[in-house]
Amino acid sequence: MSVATEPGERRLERAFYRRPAVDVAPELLNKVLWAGPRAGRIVEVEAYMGSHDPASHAFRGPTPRNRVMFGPPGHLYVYFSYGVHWCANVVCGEEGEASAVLLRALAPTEGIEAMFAARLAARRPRDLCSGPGKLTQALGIGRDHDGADLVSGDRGVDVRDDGTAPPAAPVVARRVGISVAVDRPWRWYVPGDPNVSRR
DNA sequence: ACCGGGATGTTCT
DNA sequence: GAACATCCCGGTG
Repeated sequence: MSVATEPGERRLERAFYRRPAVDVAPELLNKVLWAGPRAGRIVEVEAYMGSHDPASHAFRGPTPRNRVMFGPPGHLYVYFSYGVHWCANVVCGEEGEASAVLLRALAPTEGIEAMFAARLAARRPRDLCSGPGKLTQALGIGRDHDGADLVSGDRGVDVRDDGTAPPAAPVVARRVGISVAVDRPWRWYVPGDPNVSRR
């Protein structure tokens, strides 16, 4: 199942993802994630560097949960967090490297009514996608999307460039919610965007 | 506003 | 048994 892109939009190709996650992550800022009719502009990301990164799910090798990370780039790795929430990553680098970019926040752009319906706790638009567990709930991303190929629009998900460049000076910060390798400055976000997760 | 606890699948000790 | 790439709600000030 593929996805029709709007005029003036270009779906990201495989080569975009086939680089280290620390290089891909800041360039994903201001790209647009689509899931069916819902979409949001990516405003906050984190890089996880596979076997080189103690904070990565892939650090200790493949498991049933993380196997998608060890596959080709451009696929979505979706995992269940704290037994409650789904979180979505974009697989990067060469096949087998298991590096990935965690999508942490979006600015909602399309399907906002559906997002509110999916997230009853949200009171304002900034409550819809301002965290990794929130954005998957808002866009309806879950277990069924684990392994989906963003390059072909598999299962209705893809990432598009609508002509908006990444920020010239993104904020660089430490990663959120981890207890090891906390010093690595592998979180990037759009300065001043109200959808960036609180912390 | 800030803080504490509960929810609970997957993975590792 | 415990930690974990989180979020929500209800308490207090």
